[in-house]
Amino acid sequence: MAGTANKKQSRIQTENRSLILTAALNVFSTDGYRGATLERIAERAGMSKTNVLYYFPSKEEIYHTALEQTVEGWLEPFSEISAQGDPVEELRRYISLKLQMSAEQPEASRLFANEVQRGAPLMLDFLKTRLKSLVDEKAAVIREWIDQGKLAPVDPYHLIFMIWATTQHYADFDTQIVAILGDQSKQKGFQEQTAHAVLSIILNGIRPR
Amino acid sequence: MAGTANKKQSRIQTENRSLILTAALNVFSTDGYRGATLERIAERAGMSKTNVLYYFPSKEEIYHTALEQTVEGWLEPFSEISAQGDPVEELRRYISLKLQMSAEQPEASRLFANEVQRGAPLMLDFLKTRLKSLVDEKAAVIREWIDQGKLAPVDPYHLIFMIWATTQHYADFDTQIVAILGDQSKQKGFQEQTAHAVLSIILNGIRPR
DNA sequence: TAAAAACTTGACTAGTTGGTCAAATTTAGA
DNA sequence: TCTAAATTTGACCAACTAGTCAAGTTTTTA
Repeated sequence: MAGTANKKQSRIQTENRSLILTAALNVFSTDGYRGATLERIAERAGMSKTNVLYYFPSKEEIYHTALEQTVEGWLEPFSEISAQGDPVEELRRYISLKLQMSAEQPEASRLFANEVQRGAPLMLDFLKTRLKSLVDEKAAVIREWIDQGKLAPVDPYHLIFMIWATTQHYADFDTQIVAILGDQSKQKGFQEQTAHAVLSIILNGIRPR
Repeated sequence: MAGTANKKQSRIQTENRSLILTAALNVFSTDGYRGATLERIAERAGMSKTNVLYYFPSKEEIYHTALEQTVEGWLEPFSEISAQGDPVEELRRYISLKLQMSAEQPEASRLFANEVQRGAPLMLDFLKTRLKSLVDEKAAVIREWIDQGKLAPVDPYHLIFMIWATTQHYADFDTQIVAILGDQSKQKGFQEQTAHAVLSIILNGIRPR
């Protein structure tokens, strides 16, 4: 009955699947797919390994589900960039939101990074279809803003890559940033300071002159 | 005699250790430390697993050596940013070089990214000491440029993080970029186009107004 | 040319890992 | 309250993994 799409999940199922996915996110984002073990996921979920396999048929299925959840939460903010909006405000809002997601869900970011760095075997289809078509759509929006003189003439794709790179860096390379900045990176206001710097450089970088 | 610091390495040792480290870079950058196996490294190096262990005492030692080589090649370009130079030219040169390194050595970049994403257990000391002191030094240089009105007032640390994030993104997220851009990313001139866009946005972003 | 040293590898070991099984316990529903 | 269904887990299995060993081969040195 576990995982059956049409049967309503029980209270225990809902609770335990969530525990397992949270644990899986932590273990997979640190050790990668091959390096993670069912035993580590089980320990972190606070149940036996056999119990984990009662709720998910395989290690790969756990990984796949964790990855899917990550990605679903990522498309929406990007898809909300509107051609009807003010370019600088639209991009400011998106960059701010991405930085906030990096601060709040660093493991999700690292899970994604890990998957892409190993060649994205479980996501290639998604990257080539849903993500690509959304990027193409938003690149067209940015190009139109450039054509109207609202933004400086830059390649829209590289602008999008830079926004992703910079914002996700605060999640993916968290360990390095903390090592360099020390306690400063843990203090109140660091996130705002980060946002201010990132927004300033990127938005000034694309402001028409 | 393998790995002894004071004994001169033989021709066969030099050759095979290099083969092993090249293979290791490929396997570790894809599968991570835990996910990689000695068998995979051996296969890619074109020798038996037992022979790999003849040249390196352990899997961890291979990983450590591969990582060390990566990092040594990274400090030098950064350390060459000169307080006596023109700010825009100094940063332009550094960014261009980093993009070139991403294009030429994507596996080294992914190895580093992987290590940091798993908490950098083998590099924390390096990050907190050598890297931090170099970053502090260059941040001071950038701050002086800002004080002299040569650069817009941005936080030097976040500027450095943005440069790293953006340039390393082309190596670390290579798979995603190729999925989105398709053949365009493999064409002649893509690297120049990338450099043009990245330099334009960042350098315009920090140009004094 | 011969011997010592270095190099190479298949077989092996002990521990690990993904997944299965049967049985005990708990929960839900009648 | 009782029974059926769901949940839980220790023991187990087959395959995998890091590393060892002994023996054969190749290279180096005298």
